[in-house]
Amino acid sequence: MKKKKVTIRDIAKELDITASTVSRALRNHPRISTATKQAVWDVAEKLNYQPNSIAAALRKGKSNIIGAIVPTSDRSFFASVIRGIEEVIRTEGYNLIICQSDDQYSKEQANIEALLKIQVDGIIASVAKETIKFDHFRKVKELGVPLILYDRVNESLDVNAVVTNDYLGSYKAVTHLIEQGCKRIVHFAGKQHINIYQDRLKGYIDAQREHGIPIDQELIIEEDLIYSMKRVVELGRDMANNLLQMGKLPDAIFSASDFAAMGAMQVFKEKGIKIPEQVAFVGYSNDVSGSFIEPGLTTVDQHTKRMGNMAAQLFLEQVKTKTKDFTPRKTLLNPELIVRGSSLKNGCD
Amino acid sequence: MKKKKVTIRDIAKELDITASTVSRALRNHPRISTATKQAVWDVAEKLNYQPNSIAAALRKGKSNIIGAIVPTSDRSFFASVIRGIEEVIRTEGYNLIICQSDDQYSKEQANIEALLKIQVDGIIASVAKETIKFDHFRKVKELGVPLILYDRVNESLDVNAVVTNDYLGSYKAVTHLIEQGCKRIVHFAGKQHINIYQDRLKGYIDAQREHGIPIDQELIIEEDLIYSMKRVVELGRDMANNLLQMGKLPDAIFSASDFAAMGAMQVFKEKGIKIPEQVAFVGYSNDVSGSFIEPGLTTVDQHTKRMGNMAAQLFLEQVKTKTKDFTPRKTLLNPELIVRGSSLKNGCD
DNA sequence: TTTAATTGTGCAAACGTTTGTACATTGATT
DNA sequence: AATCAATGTACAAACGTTTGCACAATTAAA
Repeated sequence: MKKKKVTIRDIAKELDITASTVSRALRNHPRISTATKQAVWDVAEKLNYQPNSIAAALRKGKSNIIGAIVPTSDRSFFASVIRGIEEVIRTEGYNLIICQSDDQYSKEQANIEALLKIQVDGIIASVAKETIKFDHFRKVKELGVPLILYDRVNESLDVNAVVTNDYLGSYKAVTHLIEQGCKRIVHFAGKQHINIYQDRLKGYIDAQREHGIPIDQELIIEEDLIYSMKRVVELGRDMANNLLQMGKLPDAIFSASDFAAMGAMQVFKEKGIKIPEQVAFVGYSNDVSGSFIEPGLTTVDQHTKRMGNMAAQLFLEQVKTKTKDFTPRKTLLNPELIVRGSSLKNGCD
Repeated sequence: MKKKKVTIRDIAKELDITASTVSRALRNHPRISTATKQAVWDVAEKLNYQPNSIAAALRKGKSNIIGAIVPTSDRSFFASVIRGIEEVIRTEGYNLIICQSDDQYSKEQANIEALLKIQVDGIIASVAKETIKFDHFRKVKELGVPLILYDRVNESLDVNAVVTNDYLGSYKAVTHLIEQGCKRIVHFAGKQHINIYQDRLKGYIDAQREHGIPIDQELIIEEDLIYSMKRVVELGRDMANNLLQMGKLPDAIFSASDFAAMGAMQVFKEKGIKIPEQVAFVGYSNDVSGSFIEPGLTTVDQHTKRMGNMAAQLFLEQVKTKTKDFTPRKTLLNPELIVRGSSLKNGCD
């Protein structure tokens, strides 16, 4: 049952030529006559030849595999990025290995080790929330393995990166709330050592400044928003309960996480607080769940698939330009505000 | 910047021994003296030696990579299975390549080709909805590459498989509805050429039979439930609207898909129909979204992560027993009914 | 003390490609 | 007719491991 593998040599033997000629013929080398090429192709077909990419990888020193590191694969955000990456690299003959860091520094390190060990041709990663040291990433760079960061990046690493313009997304979201007449907007902020949450906070602040709304530090609630869905929903509930305790309700909540927003909405609804009439909501990330709840959650879409596309593109570019005059750049994707019921104070539309 | 790779030979040179000894020392071969081993390990450490797994793969004829095919990665179901697979194979030094078939026959074929080309040591797959020919899977078997199927399987292929007992899940769900006093239960069924939907239908029928409820073919609505979330939600809405048109409302809906259930719920809620009082709902798959809506969607959890675990385990077993006396088996996982508000007619609890 | 088993290493051939260099043939240019 | 470029192919050395076999040195058994 186990068939003997047919190699390039078998083809050579059949045609009474050398393996090298066969190799070149298969790869369409210009110095091989078309006659020979045709013959080789025919025999290859006949024998059902399958090139051994491992051998090729060994010889060429490249594996045609690229590694992707996601903090967690069960968020639609990352699933979508992955899909975007695959879309473009497959067309170039690359394969993708996906690793999850579970947002842990140690696993992230381990992932990188594993990927380097199997000689990936590049690594596309989003950094784990725990990570504050970046030596493992630097090692990748030093080994000459292309490294592309997406979404959660670190500026000190001088590498290609693609992120969404979270400042703008946040700015749009808050401006929208202001336009709906909100004046007391609470912000569920994420931990500020992570770039995206910093930017979201900045956008929140600037949007209000520009509309003459003074910033009240009391309204900014910083929490670790990176946990399992369930836990972040819980967190949202807790924050909502705290707000209720404090008495003075805000007229809007802009959450840096969809799940925290949904948790808070649950609590408010249970207490009979009208959404959006009394409190309007905007989340962040456009997780699908937001479209199922009632009212639908207004949120910021980050064009995640395109993000994956771009990351892959950056990788391909980097590979092509070799180490030559390659200078890292950061691609900024503009996010889009998705308006649903949760923020429409002025009636529908 | 680009450091020269340090090989087994460099270590050998340093210690004035041969590469073969180093190789054996590294792999802890019994015939190598502990002194030598220690020395080799030290030097390896010192030189920061990274084994070249490609070379090893070439020599040994195995890549330590296993391929997983999922119909689509952006369903929490599959994300979770993948996670389960990884959990176990990583500990054995394997890496995972994930491919998406997008539920298309042609892509599934292409995925398999790609995986075979890079010489994966095994393939773990769930078959695409389009697939009705299985030659590509047979080819895998014939090449001696271990093949494990999960969830969506095909009986004619004689391979290791792990599925959930969909019959039981469905049976539990419908029994639960009957216990809640439902007598006219509509079933949103999936296409019957797919094993899981067949089983769910059978469970639906048997549960009622055993409780003396006659089966009304009118209540069984067969639809293709495998599409993007959005589209299936739409489908659910359509089916709900049709039910409304027909006049006579059922007192429960058991949907083979969470999303279809949620779509239908939306419509009913919009029409002011009380859930679960007038119509109770049970979905299938325990997609996270179901916990966010109101009332929460009662559903069937399939222990997806464990499913991944099992699939991986089957793979490992199969590799170990070699082609010897290995005889394929099917593992059946018992699903669990998750009761939420959408089905509790008898008040809470 | 001879013989046999055990222990520790070395040799060299794989694994299946790719690729630099060399060689022969052909056709074109002087 | 001599020179040169272009064309088509072969040779052989990589790539970094692993592994069967051989062989020496040591230890145990007789």
